[in-house]
Amino acid sequence: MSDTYHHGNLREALIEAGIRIINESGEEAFSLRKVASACDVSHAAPYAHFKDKDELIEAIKKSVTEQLMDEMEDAVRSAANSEIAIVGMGKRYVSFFRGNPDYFKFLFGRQNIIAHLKIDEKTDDDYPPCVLLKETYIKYLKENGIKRKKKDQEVELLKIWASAHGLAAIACMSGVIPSFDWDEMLEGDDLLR
Amino acid sequence: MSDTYHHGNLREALIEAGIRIINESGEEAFSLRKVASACDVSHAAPYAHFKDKDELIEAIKKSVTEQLMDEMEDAVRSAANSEIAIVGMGKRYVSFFRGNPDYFKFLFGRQNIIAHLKIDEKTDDDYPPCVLLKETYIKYLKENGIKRKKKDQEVELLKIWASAHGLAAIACMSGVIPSFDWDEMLEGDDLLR
DNA sequence: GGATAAATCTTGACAGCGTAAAGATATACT
DNA sequence: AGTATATCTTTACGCTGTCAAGATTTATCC
Repeated sequence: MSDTYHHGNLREALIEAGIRIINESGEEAFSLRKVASACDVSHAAPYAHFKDKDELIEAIKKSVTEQLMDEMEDAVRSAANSEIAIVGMGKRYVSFFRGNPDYFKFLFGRQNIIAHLKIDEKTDDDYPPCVLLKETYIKYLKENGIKRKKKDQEVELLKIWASAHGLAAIACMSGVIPSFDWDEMLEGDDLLR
Repeated sequence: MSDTYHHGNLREALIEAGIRIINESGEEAFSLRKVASACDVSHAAPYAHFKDKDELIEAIKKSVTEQLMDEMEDAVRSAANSEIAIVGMGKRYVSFFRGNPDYFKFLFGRQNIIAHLKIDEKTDDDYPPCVLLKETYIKYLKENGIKRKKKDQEVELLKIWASAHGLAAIACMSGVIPSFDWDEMLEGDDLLR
């Protein structure tokens, strides 16, 4: 038994197995014991790497958020200017979750949006997609020589984010409007304007 | 024991006790056995009224949604015209959930938004707040002699709803932006325009 | 009104869950 | 080499949702 007693990379394996389970069967099927057994490890082994179930879940959330950020950053990169970038980010945000509705439920169901950030005074500025949106928005104001009061900026940002996040919520959590052509809408100019 | 063997109104009592538990301790503290014992009834008694835990939860969601609808309808009643009514509904929607963040988490966490509606082909039209919004919106178009293509109407409605729902989500699920003055915003003209 | 059916509630049991404690085994350090 | 530390297993506990069998009350029907 000198071969497999130590897994070697159990922490990452648990995160990956957890994501797989959530993807295939939803979060209600997720349990510490199942994740452990999916890694061929006893049911208490995870406690060497995570202090409890919540800590594993937060690690998974962090990993999923990073996937989302990869797409958002790609949307910004491929935009001709920062205005297009903002609209593109919104569309990418919605389509990412439309492609992975279980991820939306997992990230925003029950628990705090930004619970996986270890920060005392949490703000929406700590939710990575918001940080990127804010940066791009400020760049947009500069690029076009627009001056705005700080409060108006905040309201504007909140509106943009609320639209994108609300659309994602509707698409992922409700019985999607059958007559609604999301794909066309996400291609056209309609959204977030 | 001929006095208390039958509870008399256990179904409603279970729903009320469930709401109380969720309100006081959040949904993670909710369990069938606790609800049962809060009603001074054995742990299996609920099965005479609900086929499983989910069915009780859906009944509670229905009850909470009715509370929300009471507020929305009041917002419409007290509006001078249908345009004001639409903005008022959005504000009331956001402030209802800001006053009851646990309700938002409970209604929209994990489970389907409209899961408590027993309809085969679910659409967002079955989410009562949306029905009211749609009615008011159509009234608004008529009142002002505005003609729109059906698809444009759908997009417009979706935007309004997404804004309200997204704002509620941000307010209830994230570590609220500390510098943000929601009350002022909900009083002013900014929102949903 | 008394028998029978149905609804409601209790009791007991089961597997699965998260977690803690104690012990086994591998790795790291000195 | 020997000791400490990290990692993993085993065992145990209380809590959970659910089911089955039985008790008790209410409703129905003649």
